[in-house]
Amino acid sequence: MQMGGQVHAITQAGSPYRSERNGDWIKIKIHHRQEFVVVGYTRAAAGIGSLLIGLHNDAGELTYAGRVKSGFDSRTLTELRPRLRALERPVTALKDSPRFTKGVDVAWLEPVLVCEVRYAEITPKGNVRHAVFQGMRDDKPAAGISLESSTPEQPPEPRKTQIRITHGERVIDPSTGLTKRQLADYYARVGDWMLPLLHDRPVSLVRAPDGIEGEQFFQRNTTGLAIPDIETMHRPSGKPAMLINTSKALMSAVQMSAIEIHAWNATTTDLSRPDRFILDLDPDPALPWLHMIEATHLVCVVLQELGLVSFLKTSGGKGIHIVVPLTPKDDWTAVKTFSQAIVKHIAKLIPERFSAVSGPKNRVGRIFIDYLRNSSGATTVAAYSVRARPGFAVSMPIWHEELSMLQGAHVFTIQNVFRRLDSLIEDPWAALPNTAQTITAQMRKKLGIR
DNA sequence: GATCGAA
DNA sequence: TTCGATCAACGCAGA
DNA sequence: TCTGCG
Ligand SMILES: [Mn+2]
Ligand SMILES: [Mn+2]
Repeated sequence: MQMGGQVHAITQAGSPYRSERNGDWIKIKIHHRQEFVVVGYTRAAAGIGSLLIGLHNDAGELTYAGRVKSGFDSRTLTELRPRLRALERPVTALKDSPRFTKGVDVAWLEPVLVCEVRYAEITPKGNVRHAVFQGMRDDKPAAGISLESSTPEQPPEPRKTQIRITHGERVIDPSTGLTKRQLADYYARVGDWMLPLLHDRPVSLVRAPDGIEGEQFFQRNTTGLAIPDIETMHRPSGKPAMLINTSKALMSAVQMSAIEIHAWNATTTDLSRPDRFILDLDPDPALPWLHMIEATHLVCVVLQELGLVSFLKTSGGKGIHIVVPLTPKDDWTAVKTFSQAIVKHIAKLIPERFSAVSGPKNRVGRIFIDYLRNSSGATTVAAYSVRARPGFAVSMPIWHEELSMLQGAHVFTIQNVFRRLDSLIEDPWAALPNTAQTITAQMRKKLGIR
């Protein structure tokens, strides 16, 4: 462990570090390395002139840390340009905007990308000097990036805190040209929304190593495979279940070519007692979207009349998912039976619109309300998960009030999702974790079950 | 995408 | 060291 | 019992 880091002699004439008086070469450390948040860039003829970087201070505020002008190869620049363009924003995310000399064309960015920079020193104002770009760090979260140490110089032991995304340039959705890198950027950025909903909930993955037009497969266990930071937990059956509790685990999943993430309706607190049930509205694909809106509304009214609060999300495909949070109490069988009773009730009420029986032939011209997602060990695509289909739509939580304006269940995609999330004043699901309700005898009575 | 045995 | 094969779920219901 | 489904 070389505490001072590597020491390099400056040997170029005209270097500001050369002592003119005695001819000695002044040795300085130019091997400080650390990660910075990319907060902007300057435009140049080539596209990118320099990167503007920032750090979080002790108060958690994002502060300017200078410009990085060298260390880029053309391949990196080519790769970076579309990523940066997609993240542009009108105003800086920095607490205090730095000033630039006239003529410098600055573009500000969402503070989500992380890069590693080598530099000689940090000035009293907090700006790096002689900064040299070392590479992007695609595993992120940018939120954790602050000055690593006042006595920098960790030997470049590759820190294993971040996941390397390989083949980032690979197009995994040919219909849009979206790449693995863009998928990784999406999951890195959506983590703040998604991870709380995944916490301690066993997950399954839909993986597609060759993109969505290649072979896809479903993964529920980690048997024989260690995915960094994805915990495994033994369920009642004795089989291992995967947990994604951190951004690192989420990025690991992406690196493992996961596109969709599906989750249980119970957490490890008690895997035998669901903490929610889901009514998955599956339409005949030919059904007009308006029918889905009306059907969702009607199911929610029935739930409300039973005394149950519900939350909505698009599936990212054709239908809507209605999520009913529960305080864990009943077991899987009881909850599934109850959810089936709701479905039977509705199908009996309006048989021309609903089916309580699975199988495509039973829903021609109708909507099957899939209660089977509420079996033990069953999973449903998670909120904010991408769907492994052309367009990369995501499953998006919405307000009940948005339903009637919604144009489809696939309208939110990784390409437009942050226009929504960044402008949302409140999380439509903010109240979900605080919703305390259970299935009561009275509800069962109304549905004619015991 | 990762692993492992064979070449 | 490189290369190719192999693997990566599973329970429920409907017929 | 076999098959489709998600
Ligand atoms: Mn569905
Ligand atoms: Mn379904």
